[in-house]
Amino acid sequence: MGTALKRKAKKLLSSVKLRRTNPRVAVLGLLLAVDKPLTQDQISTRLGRNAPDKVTIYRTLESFVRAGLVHRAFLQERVWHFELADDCTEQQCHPHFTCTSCGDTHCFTGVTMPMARSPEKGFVIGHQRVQLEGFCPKCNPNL
Amino acid sequence: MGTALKRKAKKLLSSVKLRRTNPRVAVLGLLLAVDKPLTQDQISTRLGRNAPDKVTIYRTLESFVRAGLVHRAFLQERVWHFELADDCTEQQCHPHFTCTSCGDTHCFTGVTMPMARSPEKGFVIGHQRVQLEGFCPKCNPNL
DNA sequence: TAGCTAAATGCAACTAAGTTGCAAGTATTT
DNA sequence: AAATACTTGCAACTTAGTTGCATTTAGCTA
Repeated sequence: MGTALKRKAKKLLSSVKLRRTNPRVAVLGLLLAVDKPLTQDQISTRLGRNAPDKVTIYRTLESFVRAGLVHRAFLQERVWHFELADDCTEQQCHPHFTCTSCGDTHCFTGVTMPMARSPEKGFVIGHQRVQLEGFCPKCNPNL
Repeated sequence: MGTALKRKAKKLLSSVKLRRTNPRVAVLGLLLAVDKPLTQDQISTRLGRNAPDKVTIYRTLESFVRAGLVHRAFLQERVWHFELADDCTEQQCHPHFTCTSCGDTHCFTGVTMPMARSPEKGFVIGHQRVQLEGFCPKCNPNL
């Protein structure tokens, strides 16, 4: 990991009053570096030998979510991805795109969607998630 | 289960050329009866003593999906729901609403959403899923 | 800078969802 | 009614995620 990223991660951690531990710096630095959602397993693999325990990664991510640094994107096939929070409001975040060929997930930051309307009285829609599937530029057969 | 439902289930099964077995009639009949998405576990519980084996339920649902009778709604927290296919197109299905209080999931049949637009060239969006969370009429605190 | 303490880590064991292999049973076809 | 290909159920397994607990450590204070 680059020193600049490490520094940025440390800064972010103290800005949200989280203790600056090795696992946290490593995980947050990685998320900053890749700038796309990752599963716990992907995080673990990418950190390689120095990867913290699986449990620690989950708890680390949990603390980031509580601090508002990161949010979870629940995608298909019981895979969770984590990413830095950016343009997310209370009601909705950007759509997530998963490539059906390579499996990579991308954030469609800046793409806005209208909120769904309830089909009948009584429903209160608190949050909306939009998930997309298809081919990413890398796997697009027409490119 | 009502006899009418059982008959309808049997009819559906032969219309898609699936063998008419007890587990299939039971599961399909239940899905027809409740008219909302259910997890494998919910199906098992509702069928009670006569419930087929967990594996059989999964394989039964899989055969229904292949036959186009049923589709999967991937929701949060690695819970899958199954429901009868109705207004679903290649590109998208109706939004799914999950109540954060009671956990029940409802299909917002008839609610249409515009397809997301790719933020950059190269992405091919094949499918879009919209998931909603909030309070259902039963749990709405303002009602 | 040493010491204190609450917070964080790592290990082991567990739960829950879902899958695979295989032997035994059964719905259709002839 | 027999043959056979499709289905079922059991057991064992995999994967994602959680819990409890003993040990370690970040950051505060003297």
